[in-house]
Amino acid sequence: MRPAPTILHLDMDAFYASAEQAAKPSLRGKAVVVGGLGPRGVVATASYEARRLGVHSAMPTAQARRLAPNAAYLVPRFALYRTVSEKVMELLGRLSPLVEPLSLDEAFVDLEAGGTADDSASARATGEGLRAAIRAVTGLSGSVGLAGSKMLAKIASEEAKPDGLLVIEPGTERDLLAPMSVRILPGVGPATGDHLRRAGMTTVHDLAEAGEAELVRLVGKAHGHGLYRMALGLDDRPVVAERDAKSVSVEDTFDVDLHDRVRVRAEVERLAARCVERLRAADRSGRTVVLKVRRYDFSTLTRSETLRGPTDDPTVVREAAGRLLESVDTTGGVRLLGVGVTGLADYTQEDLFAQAADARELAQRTREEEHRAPTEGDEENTPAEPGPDDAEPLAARRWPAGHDVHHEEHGHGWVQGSGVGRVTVRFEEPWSAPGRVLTFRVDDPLLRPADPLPLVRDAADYSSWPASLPKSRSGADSAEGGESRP
DNA sequence: TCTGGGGTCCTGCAGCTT
DNA sequence: TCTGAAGCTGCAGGACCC
Repeated sequence: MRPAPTILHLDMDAFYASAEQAAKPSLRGKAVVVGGLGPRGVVATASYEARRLGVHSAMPTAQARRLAPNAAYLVPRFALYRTVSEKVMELLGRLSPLVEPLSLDEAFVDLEAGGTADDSASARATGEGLRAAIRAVTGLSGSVGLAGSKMLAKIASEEAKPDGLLVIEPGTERDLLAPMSVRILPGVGPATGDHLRRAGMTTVHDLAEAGEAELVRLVGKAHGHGLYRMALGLDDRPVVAERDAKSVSVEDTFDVDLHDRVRVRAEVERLAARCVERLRAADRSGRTVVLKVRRYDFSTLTRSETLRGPTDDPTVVREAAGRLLESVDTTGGVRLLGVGVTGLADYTQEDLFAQAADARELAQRTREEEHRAPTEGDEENTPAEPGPDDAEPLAARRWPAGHDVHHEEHGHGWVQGSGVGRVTVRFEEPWSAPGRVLTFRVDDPLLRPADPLPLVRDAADYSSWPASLPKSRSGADSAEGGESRP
């Protein structure tokens, strides 16, 4: 634990939904839900207006629609969020060389390493300056937590939400944590929370009282040890700037369960190809291929195979995934398939030909063994009747809700909805007044998809921030004249 | 009533080697 | 030559996070 609260945690408020509200003036102050819009979609982010109606992250979208029937439902636009995120991360990088991004909307910053704060007062000033800079540059709000450790900084930003800042002063940690729910601690989810509750522990104070041995007995060695330390407010994990990915995977949930074994196999091959594309884009290769299958009853199983050496060869990955699929019973239906690669390396096995040959030999052996002991899966490779799951995706996907469009006569807008051959567009820009709504045929030649516009027009110049800011000035003061949000 | 996608880490077990 | 322990690796599943 540090003597000064110089670890900063930034958490953008309802990030995806706020970005959509900033991009679409007609949605400001309204309930906005961003997530999967299909029959099996879930909510990624809900605006604070939607949260007041009971909508929250990870809730099935169908349930959200019942709670908030009048909210705007939009599919995520990661390109936009990435652009905004890069601007935010760039600002963080000006505070310290030690920035640890956790996701597009969250990061830790070690202010001490950057020399931008060395005590409570300077840390608070830096945090406020950061919040002002983010608002000026992106038009969005973020909450900041400052403490002597990552865990506490994160708890502080959570408590500061929305659009706030909280400093946890060294020495006050244990008292602050004691009455809080065990669920506040990182790593305590629904299952562990339930487990602890059944053992009579609901608050952080209860955990500290229980002692390390009892926690280890309840939740295992690593987890128990960590949990006890966190309950005492102890966390010495450093802020780590660079972290290599350890796996790459892609997965798809199908609107309707797949029953046709041939179709399942084709989907696995498609996913394997996508996975390798991602792997290659990252300039990596991997040694272990993992197949994930979620069945009709939501039971999930994984099968993996470790190759002789790392590969980024689509054929090798596809064949491995295919072999793994052969060991899985898919009768009853499949709702999700995934293909992943772990054991990542920066080089590939040179002897790819031999590796592919090995793989084929193994496949042959597997087939021979199956012929010797035919138990189930006899129907394999027998094309099933084409079911509803074999239908093409809806044509409406050409105009996803919320995506930007441009019309040659009416200008820039976004898709409010589409169906039965029509697409409804609202014409407005981030800095305009709420715009009017017009409907077109989906094949209107004057209408085309467009790139997102920046959320802030003529954003303030923060290229010399924070050096230009006197340390003693508050963030609000320093943002003077930099606010350009309409 | 229905549960996404992309990750990380931990645990327990089995098989192999020393 | 046999046996058991220890350590490592591979594999599967579960929990968690955003």
